[in-house]
Amino acid sequence: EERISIMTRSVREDQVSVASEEQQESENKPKRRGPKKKKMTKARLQRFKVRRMKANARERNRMHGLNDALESLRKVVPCYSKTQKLSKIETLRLAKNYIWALSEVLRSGKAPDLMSFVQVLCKGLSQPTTNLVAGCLQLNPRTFLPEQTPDLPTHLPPAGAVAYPAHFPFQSPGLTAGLPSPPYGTMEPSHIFHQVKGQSYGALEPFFDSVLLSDGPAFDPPLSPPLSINGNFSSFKQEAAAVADYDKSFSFSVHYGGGGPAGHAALWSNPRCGDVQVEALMGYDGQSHHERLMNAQLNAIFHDS
DNA sequence: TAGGCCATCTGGTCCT
DNA sequence: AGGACCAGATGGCCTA
Repeated sequence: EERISIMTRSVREDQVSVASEEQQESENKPKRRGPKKKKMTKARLQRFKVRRMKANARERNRMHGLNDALESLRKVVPCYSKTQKLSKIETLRLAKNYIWALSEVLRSGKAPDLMSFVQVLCKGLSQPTTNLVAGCLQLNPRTFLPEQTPDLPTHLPPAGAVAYPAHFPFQSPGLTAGLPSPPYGTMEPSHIFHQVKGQSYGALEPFFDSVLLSDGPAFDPPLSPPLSINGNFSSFKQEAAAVADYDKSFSFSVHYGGGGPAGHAALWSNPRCGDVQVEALMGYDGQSHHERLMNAQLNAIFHDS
């Protein structure tokens, strides 16, 4: 009903605008270029209104489809809450970071430490979203946010510079306030790492303990975990391992704003994991079709478009 | 009250 | 001609 009223109102406004246009035409003004506008007869006006209403309906449907797609994206990024929805822009940013982070896990073949992972996830996100992600992980943002510096670039740093997870383009005293109030969203542990039965998480154990065993704030139950423990991520990892076996020098190109072969970025910089270098390899011959395809896809992601 | 986010309308452009 | 897509404008709602 609300939509219909909006539509009727807009049509009424249409009539007003058309009427004023006719008025304009009747006045002595410099001749307009382009095709001469036909006079709005009653029939033409009616057709115009119908066409406009149909176009509006199509546009509404189109936007609803877009929103539906965004909603399904919300459900597969790490932090999903029915009660505290991520905004559109934050959803896209988080999704981009998440893809980046998972790609990096695939590439390095080892689990990053939690802090680095969360830092990558939160890069470029607003403070409330960062808090939400922290809430999902039951972390205090203070514990993983590096020292804030204003006016940092929002794009990736140039070749040779340390990239993720060094920069957060916002600064807020609110970070010192700790977590937002419940309800938080959910972070499936399987969103982050492939769990092998009986495997020790090492340094990550406290994280899994806190997520899996906590009786802290009430979380929304997970809806549809995108990466089940034995699911997609597992097969991705196996595939990556197979490719790595095929050629130990396998890697993908990462270009930070014109970075050449010398360009690289230190990732997962952590004493426990050591630094993983992302090498920028140009024109690598001997790649299989699969590898070239994968490189292309990864490059598309890392170009930070 | 300002600012962020959102839905909707609208006209322009491109494509079929 | 009509549909898809896009970006600008506008107004409503919510929160700090």
